[in-house]
Amino acid sequence: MRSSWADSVANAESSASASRSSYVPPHLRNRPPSSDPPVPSHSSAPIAPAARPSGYSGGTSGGSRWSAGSVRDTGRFNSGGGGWNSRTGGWNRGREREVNPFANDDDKNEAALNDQENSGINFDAYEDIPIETSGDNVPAPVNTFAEIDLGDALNQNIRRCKYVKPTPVQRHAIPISVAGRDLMACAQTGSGKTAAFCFPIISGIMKGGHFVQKPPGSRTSFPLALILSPTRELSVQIHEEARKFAFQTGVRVVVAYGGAPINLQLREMERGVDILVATPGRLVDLLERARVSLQMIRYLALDEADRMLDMGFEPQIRKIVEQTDMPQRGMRQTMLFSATFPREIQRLASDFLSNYIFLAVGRVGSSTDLIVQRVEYVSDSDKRSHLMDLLHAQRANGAHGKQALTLVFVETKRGADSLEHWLCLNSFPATTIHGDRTQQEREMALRSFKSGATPILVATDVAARGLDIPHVAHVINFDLPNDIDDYVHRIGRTGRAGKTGLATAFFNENNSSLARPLLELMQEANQEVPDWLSRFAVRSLHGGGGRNRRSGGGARFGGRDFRRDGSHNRGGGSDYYTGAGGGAGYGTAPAAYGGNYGGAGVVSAWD
DNA sequence: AAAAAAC
Repeated sequence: MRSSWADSVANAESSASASRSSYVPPHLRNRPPSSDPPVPSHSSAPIAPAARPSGYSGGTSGGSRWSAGSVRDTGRFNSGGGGWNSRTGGWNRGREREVNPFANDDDKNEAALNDQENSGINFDAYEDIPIETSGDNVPAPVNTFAEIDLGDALNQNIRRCKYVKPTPVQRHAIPISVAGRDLMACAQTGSGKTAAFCFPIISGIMKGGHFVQKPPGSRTSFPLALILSPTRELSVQIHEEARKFAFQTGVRVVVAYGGAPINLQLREMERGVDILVATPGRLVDLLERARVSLQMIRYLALDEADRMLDMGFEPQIRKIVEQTDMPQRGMRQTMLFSATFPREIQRLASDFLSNYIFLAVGRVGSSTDLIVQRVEYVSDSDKRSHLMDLLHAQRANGAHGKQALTLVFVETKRGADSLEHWLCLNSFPATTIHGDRTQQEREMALRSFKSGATPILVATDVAARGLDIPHVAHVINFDLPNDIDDYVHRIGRTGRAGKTGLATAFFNENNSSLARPLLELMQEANQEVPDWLSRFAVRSLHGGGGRNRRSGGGARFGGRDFRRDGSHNRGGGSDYYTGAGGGAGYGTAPAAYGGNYGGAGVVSAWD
């Protein structure tokens, strides 16, 4: 009784529409139905519900509690057909209703053929990445996914994603997480960070049977894992990724964020949620309504963790982590990921961690050689005409007469609107994304940009972090940020996954405080630094600058565990620094990381 | 100082 993939998808669609109005995930809203092709390209891997892998570890023992199907049989999900995590029916029905998360990949397949398939990772670009780890008994890294016992269903999805081998951050982070250890990881977003924390979570949920009964009639959901991110779009993106990894594992992933109708999100949660991806505000709302309990949380992941713990977010995060029924640190597994990790933020973060391992993936010296960084002196009054020059030149060079995707960062929301308006007046197809737009407008803008319909996107810092937008050829810092970290995240929207990119910054007197950190960053990345910028840097040293140095300069492109600093005495210190965890070929060489920068301040791994 | 994040 083996049905085809197409059949199962068709079943899923018809059964979804047969019962109540079919739920459309937020990230799929406003799309014509036809953009959801029913027949995936992976014809070689048709996994119908009836043809699921029978055993977790590839064995023939179909009754293994690790098998994908049996997850729903543990009682937790499906006690007597009315399991609290599947109110609308047994797992079979839930399975059929699962929309194929790979369906939309079809339109990308053409582009994906030439590189490392869908992963898009150019592994050659990551050959010489140095790794630093510290902490007690660091688990050894792996070289293949097969070395990690993630389970058949997850392995299937890894194949469907066309991930051939783990990226450096995955090689190290996954064994650490699978071993149950807390983790602070400094790594590039585009190199597979989401997978690095999703794989262990999904695998762990599948392995651990849970038998908690939801009180009858209660509408509270009890997710087992919580993934927080600082922007709605990033949460949507993480949800999209996680759904692929969790496809047909029985593990349900739900996203909740503000600006979108809460009822749809509530309904999704009522159908069961194992992994909740959320932005902080909406989660607090859900907690106050008692629609979510964090009592069962076994995994907590903070993406862009340094942003989540900065001044704007820290109170909310503290509330969520420390003032709810979430198990205390040590009783849950906590994973923090970011590309930048200022030392003071590391200190804050250690409140949430228990005997954690610090991992930094970065390359010394040549970190951003995939991104060509340019700085141009442009006075405020010349910025628009200068931008137009750049865009004209780019259009002339563009392939197929198409404008290459260009992401333009500005400082303020008003500035974003104004610049977009001006660009459109001048016949440049642009749109904008910022926090004053409705969520619908924001998601529309992002789609329109990704598709190339409006190849110019004017953005505030809402788009600076984490967003994976393929084919961004050029990032223009029309207004430079005040913080070098933000610059690092912004330019990281290009040159992703081993591809090259261009980043242009408009610099003038107003950016003096950024001169020195920018100079250091560019020198370290072997970028050509204009003489006038060096003069600005020297000048800013005398002019009472240093406000951007975050207690003394930035150690970039390589991590440093703040526990290594002499000033930090936590339980005797040296125990934490047990080396590189068997990373053959990778030296710990702490001196190589930021030694030139006084060892203080920002830690970064070039995203 | 701005941006983000709930209604």
